[in-house]
Amino acid sequence: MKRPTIADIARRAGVSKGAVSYALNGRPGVSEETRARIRAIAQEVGWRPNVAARSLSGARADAIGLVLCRPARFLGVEPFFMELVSGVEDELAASSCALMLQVVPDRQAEIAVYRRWWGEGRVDGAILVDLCAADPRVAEVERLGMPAVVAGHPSGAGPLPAVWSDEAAVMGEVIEYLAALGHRRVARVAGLPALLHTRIRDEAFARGCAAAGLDGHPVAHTDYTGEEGARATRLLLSARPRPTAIVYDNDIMAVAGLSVAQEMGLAVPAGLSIVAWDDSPLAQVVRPPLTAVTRDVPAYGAHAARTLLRVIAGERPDGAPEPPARLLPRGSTAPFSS
Amino acid sequence: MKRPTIADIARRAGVSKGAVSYALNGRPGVSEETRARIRAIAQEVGWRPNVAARSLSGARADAIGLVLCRPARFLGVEPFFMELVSGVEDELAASSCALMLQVVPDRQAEIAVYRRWWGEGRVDGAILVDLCAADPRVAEVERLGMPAVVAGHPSGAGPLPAVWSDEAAVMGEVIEYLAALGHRRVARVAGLPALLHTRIRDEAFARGCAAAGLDGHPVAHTDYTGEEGARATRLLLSARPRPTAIVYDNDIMAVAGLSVAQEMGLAVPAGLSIVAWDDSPLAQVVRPPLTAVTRDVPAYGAHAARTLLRVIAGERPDGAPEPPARLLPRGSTAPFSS
DNA sequence: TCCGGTTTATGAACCGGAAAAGCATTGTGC
DNA sequence: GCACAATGCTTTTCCGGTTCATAAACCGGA
Repeated sequence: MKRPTIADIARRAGVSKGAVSYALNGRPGVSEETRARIRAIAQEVGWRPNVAARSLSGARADAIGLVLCRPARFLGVEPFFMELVSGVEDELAASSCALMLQVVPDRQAEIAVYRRWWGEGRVDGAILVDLCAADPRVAEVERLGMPAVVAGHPSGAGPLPAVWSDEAAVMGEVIEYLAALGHRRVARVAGLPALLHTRIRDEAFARGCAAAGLDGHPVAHTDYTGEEGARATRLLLSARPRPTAIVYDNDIMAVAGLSVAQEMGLAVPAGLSIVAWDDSPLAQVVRPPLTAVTRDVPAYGAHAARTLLRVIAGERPDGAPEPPARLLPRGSTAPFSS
Repeated sequence: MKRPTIADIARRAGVSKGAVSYALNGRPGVSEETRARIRAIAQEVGWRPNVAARSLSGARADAIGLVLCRPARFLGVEPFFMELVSGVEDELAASSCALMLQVVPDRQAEIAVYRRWWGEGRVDGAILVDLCAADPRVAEVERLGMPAVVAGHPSGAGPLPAVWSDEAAVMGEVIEYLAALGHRRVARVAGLPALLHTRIRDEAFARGCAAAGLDGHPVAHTDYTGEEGARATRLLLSARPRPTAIVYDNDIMAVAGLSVAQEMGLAVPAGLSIVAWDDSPLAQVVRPPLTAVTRDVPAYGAHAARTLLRVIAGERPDGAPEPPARLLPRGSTAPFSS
């Protein structure tokens, strides 16, 4: 069962290959009559343009790349990436552009993937996630000349367009909320310190605490796993005076922290308030349901994809901020009375 | 910065395009001397074969496809898919074969993706997941002549090779374990009833309960979300006599069930035992940590990918079962004394 | 020196589609 | 009635590899 080609269609229609190409691409050069006839035949035989042939002449691969650089066991627990991917694809589907996904263990391997993809002409561009300070990937995609957008704060994106949401503002909102509830000692269990967005949240956290005149604001950095979240929580809650509220950088750590608190005899939210960053179904099924910072991750992915498609098309889109994340109070936060 | 081609290399080496092709592909037709010289030049200019050109003559796309057919909001919570994907890629990396990923809302869209991918020559084959009874996808890939393997039980795979793990056996093990702990009324919160593996687990569950001589064994079907898991649990625990143990089809529902039980004043495991199917970090961070059925999902994905590569290479591999999943007792199961 | 066989290299065709250039045929303006 | 343009289609070339047919160079043996 061979796949039909434009030559087959040309033969059946009694015209030349060129005419078929014009007809099927909606370009001038054939009469509407002929075009319709050719279209009908193409439809009938189930013709699809061969991407290899098309990209060989057109130089477009009709695919974009996304490399996730975290160990598999961390990836699985983060709904974030799957939601991001599904948003990206919603956007790509319209242009019948495909998504190449690759999971790599480290940054070096990620760069190697870009080199390979670009060298092989497999992708037209890429979305960069999880930027860290002075990220070598930005320089590398620039060197390659590969179109790319950063899904993250523009401060690390260099010349690349960025789509991001203003996390600093939301962090301020979270702290003001906790302060308004009467909390004086707020702690934070953060993610990987190398990641730029961790730093941005760190800074915003420090600034927010200072602005609200809070007493202490210890920050513990982790690798996003539940174990480290639990360990960090244990440490924070063992200190004296101990914090009365903790902000977690992801949901799994927040759940782990919730368990640790209950284990240590601290009721949530009566004795400890908990805020999770990035909402997920998980945050809603535990008791109490977790107050969370929520944002539309698929929309974020779609926005990044849209921007990348424009870069590939030769435009120079400005990066644009996403609608900001919102604080969604649930049952894990409550007023604190000493 | 144009990408170098074999013509560039040929010019620099003072040989023909053909010679370069032979040299770089390790095929006879050039002397070892010339081969080394050509290789050195290719290395120097950073040459990579253009996949489009290569697949245009070779007819291999050097990519395989994976379509996930669940709404995005369900996908995010299931670590399973991310782990599967990372396993698939481990295997593909060795053959420098790429993975095309697509998330679609329904089965019809999924079939359309296969048609498009195959018609466009984008992929050499696909891995099918989440089979249901009389799955139309099997017939469709057969019709297309597209190589494919099923990640799931062979009973639905028709002529396609399948890789699967024997879930029935583990289900038996789970029930025996609960029966040995003294449980007489075991319930089950299952996933989507249309999925073949849900049916297989349903049957194995019924058979196991009968074999162990258990009293009642109600099964509630859900859509895998925490909400439905919670609702099903509430219903099951409201019945009289109520079950003393519940087996959940995924971790998020198990966690939701745990919360519901505690909410209803039932201590876990003292008043209710809980078993989660498919282990994840999540199962370990809640209190008590959940007894779970665990399996090596990345290895499963790698196995499926390996099998698909062999099908693409023209072999007719038999499907082969995975090492079986194992029951991992943790804190959510305990003896029941009436 | 000639001959069959191997090694090494060349040139050209080919994959499937895009696009530029070429070429009749018809229509338009003056 | 003629120059000129638009239309509708064909021919040709190109993209970057692979591969086949061919041939030159070389080899040992007769």
